[in-house]
Parts: sequence; structure tokens; C-alpha cells
Amino acid sequence: MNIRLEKDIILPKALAGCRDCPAARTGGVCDAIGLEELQALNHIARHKIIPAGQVIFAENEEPAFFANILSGAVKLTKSLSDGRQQIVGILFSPDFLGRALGRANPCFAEAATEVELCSYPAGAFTSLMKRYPALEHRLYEKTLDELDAARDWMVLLGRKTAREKVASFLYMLARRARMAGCRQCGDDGIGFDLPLRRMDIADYLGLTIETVSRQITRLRADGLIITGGKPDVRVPDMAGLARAAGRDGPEES
Amino acid sequence: MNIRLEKDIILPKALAGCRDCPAARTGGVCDAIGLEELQALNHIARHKIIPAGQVIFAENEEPAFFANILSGAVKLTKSLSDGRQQIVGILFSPDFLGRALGRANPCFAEAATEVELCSYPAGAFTSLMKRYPALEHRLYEKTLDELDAARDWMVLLGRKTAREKVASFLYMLARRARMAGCRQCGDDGIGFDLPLRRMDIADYLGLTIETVSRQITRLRADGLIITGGKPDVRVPDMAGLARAAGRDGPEES
DNA sequence: GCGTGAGGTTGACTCACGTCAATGCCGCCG
DNA sequence: CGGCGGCATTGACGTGAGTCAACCTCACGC
Repeated sequence: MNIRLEKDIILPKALAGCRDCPAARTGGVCDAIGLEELQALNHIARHKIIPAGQVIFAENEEPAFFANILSGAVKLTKSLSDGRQQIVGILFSPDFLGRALGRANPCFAEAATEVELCSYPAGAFTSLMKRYPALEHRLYEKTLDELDAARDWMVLLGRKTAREKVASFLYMLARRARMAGCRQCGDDGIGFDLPLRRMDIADYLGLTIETVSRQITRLRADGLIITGGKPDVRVPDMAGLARAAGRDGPEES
Repeated sequence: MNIRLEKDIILPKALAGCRDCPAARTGGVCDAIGLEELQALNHIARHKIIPAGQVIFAENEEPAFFANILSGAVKLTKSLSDGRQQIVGILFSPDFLGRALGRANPCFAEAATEVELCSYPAGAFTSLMKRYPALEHRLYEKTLDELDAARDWMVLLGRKTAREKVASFLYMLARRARMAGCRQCGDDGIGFDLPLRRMDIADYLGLTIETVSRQITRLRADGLIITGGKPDVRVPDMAGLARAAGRDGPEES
């Protein structure tokens, strides 16, 4: 178990700093709240860098802070008493970290890569939530989105084959890459790096590392992905990968 | 596919009627909101009975209403284009039905048993949510609980064996039965009826009906459950069933 | 009574995925 | 340089759960 060690960089940046912040862009908590709320948030914000592999929150622990994720990936994990583990969520750039109401953290939060956070002390943040319904409203929206994502993942875990699971995972990352700026995307398709090791991918998909490895090999052999290059993965044909992922729902184009 | 047909029983009950309502008791939306909010809600409420098997909401559809569940069980389902189905949630008595913000329903909602609802027209309910932050706050809490439950279920789907899945399902129902009044509980343990058919249980656990059937047979042979009696299932030894369910988390007694 | 259809159980067989083990690659450190 | 540890890949093999099919029970209608 990693010791928690917060290398705080105290940086009460001027509100101007929020202008370029990913959390203030589309989808972030700081997007779609008023200027007053933003200023209040900014006032209690602290910038943090968490090294890869470090535990950010432990399960059943009262959180000391909440945070917007500025860069990197955070994995949320739960495990059974005999050590079997399941990743129940992955948080990326404009996502919010922490269960903002009531009880203790329902799962472990661990930095999958180096992670950059804009954090808020739990007490102060909770006060702001009480004062500003718009802030709570925004968090509620984000929680609903997380719930939708969790339920989509339940379909994957319960009903998809190993090949479909791996394809779905890669497809999700490719879509994310295409949304966000997408340097690394060219004529040869969408390119991105894997934020997770094989072990984590396996825990996310409910598989073993060997099965993940074999399915990646198969997808490469089938020409659906290109690996070993500069960005870890290239997807030359998004539609093909989507098909291998076993498209959801009766509709959706 | 079932035709939707709402047998409305218009019943703008006096607020006194809320006193005995399950949704006003611990855990319901109407619990922990103020009197003013409760009166406003009551004013737009309609009582509905939905027969078993009927679709309440379709996926990707704007909901016409939201509702508190007064009795019965509602299953939330998602499916892949080839027909594979996954139940992503089951709602019981004091739960709230409907995605109260933003977009269309993310999944099908179908009555697993006959269901009794206290429903609110979508438009009027949305107005109330805007007017009363306490109401939105309560819904936010309930959504967080749903998210926690969904993530627990992800561990089950991704990491548990068939036997553990079935035991977990029965254990969950037994705990629910023990919480709520629990007629049908005596010296011979916790007793309850199964709200789902084998097909639904299979879709909930990510298994086939045959496997569910076999595991129920095994659990019976092992003396962990008693079936075929007056309540469908009796659990003589909760601790034993919990062990078969593969206790979660490193801690928890 | 009989026929029918939905839901459940059970058995025989198959196969996708897990398990176990060997090997390779790479970065790190003495 | 060599040794080591973490991570990934690949192969051989075993098995838990899916598939296919038979059969049972019960409710319902004629």
C-alpha cells in the first residue's frame, strides 16, 4: 500500500488562470456555474500533482478533499476479500473526484498515471455546495453522467465477449482522443496512448491479463488497431472497431 | 413489446395520505424535504398501477413523468443490438424512477411485478426541482446511492463466480426483506418472494437461466436456502449465505 | 378429460476464458 | 557489463459456464 504524500504546489491562481483550465471547459464542474461560484471555488483551490500508482482516497475513508482532474487518469477500484479486484470507473480530464455528499468514499481512488488535480478542502467545499445550489446542480449532472457510464459498463461486464470488451475499451479511448484536441490523429486514423497497464485493463474489463493480451493481438492481426508505434495505439477504422465492440442499443447510428 | 397503457387512478390525496406512504419514510424522496416541498409535490401527484411486464419508459425517450415507487419492483434494462440483455438496476419501494435532469432515459424501465407508483408529470416536476433546491438535493443523494449500488454490482458482474452471483442476489433480497417489516420471517430464518423470473435473474447477474437454475439447486442442496415453500425462499443462516456470496471489501464485519 | 404454452429443471456436450508456465523485452542499478 | 524486477506475450491445458435438447409442472381454456 502506498503512503499518501501530497506534494502540494500552493497556487491560488488568479481567476484568469481558470480561463485555460480544462475543468472550466465543456463538461467540467467549473463550466456552467456562475462567476460568483467560480470565484468562491477558485479561492479555496489548491493545485496538486499525484505520482502514478499512488492511492488518492482509501475506501471507507472520509475524504479530506475533492478535486477536478486537470490531466492524467484516476482509477476507482473495489475488491473482494480474497483479492479479486474490479475497476468500477476511470476518471479523466474534466471529471470530478470524490463523493461530494454524505458518507465515506465507496471505493479506492488511485492515480493510474501521473495526475494533476485542482483540489478543494472537503469542509470548505461542502460549505460552498450548501451556499450555491448551482454548484450542487452541476455536480448532480455529473453524477448522473457517471451513473449512465456505470450502467453502460455493466452491459459490457455482464454480456460482452472478451474480444468485444477489449474492442469497447479501445473504442472508448479512441472516442475520447477524438473529442479532446487529438494531436496524434492523422490520415492513418485516431492515435492515443494507453493510460492503463494490462493488469488495470483486465481489472476494468473483468478479464485476466493473458486474455487482454491475446485479444489485443487478435485485434491487431485483424487490422482493427495498430500497436507498437509512437502513440501506443492507432485506430485506422473507427466504424470497424465499433462493430467489433458490439454496438449498444437497438438504435444509435 | 408491450403497449403502454396507463390505468390512472386520479387520487390527489390529502397530504395526510403521505403519512403512510413508503416514499415519505426513511430513504424516500419525500423523506427529508420540507413541508412546503411535500405539499407542492403532493399537489401534482397521481397514483398509478402498472401491471407486471409492462414497459414504463423506453430507452432514448423523453420521460412523460417521474415517480416514487410505492410497491412492486421495476427493472432497468439495456441491450445490445443482437438482443443480449442486461438488467442494470432494480428499483423497489422507496426508490425514485426516472432520470430527473437533462437528457432522455438511458435505459428501459419495465414493471417486473405489478407496480404502484406515485407519479409526477415531467414538466411540473422539473419546475419544482428548480424552485426547491432541497428537492434536488434529495434526488442527488438518491442518485449517489444508485451509483454506489451500480458499482457494487460491477464487482459482481466482473469478478464473481456463478454461485457467488446467485448467492449475492438472494442475500440482497434477504437483507431488503429483513429491513422492511419482514412478515414471513420467523425462527426458520428470513423469508421472501422472488420478484423476478429466472430470465430476469439471469439478465441481472450476467448468466443464463440454466446456470441460475443449477446454482439455486446447489445452494438448496448445501442447505443455504430453502425453496418450494410458502414464501419462495427462506434463508436459515444469513452469515452462511453471505459467505457464499463472497463478502465484499477487505473490511466489513 | 385433453391440448397448449410459459416457466423451470436437468443432463450431455462444447468452448471461451482462466490457469499455469516459459520466454522476451526493457529500464534500472551496482 | 551482468543481474534483477516489472510488464507483456505466447503456448498448453483445464474448467466453469454456455448451448442444445429433453422433460416436468402448472395454469388456462375448450
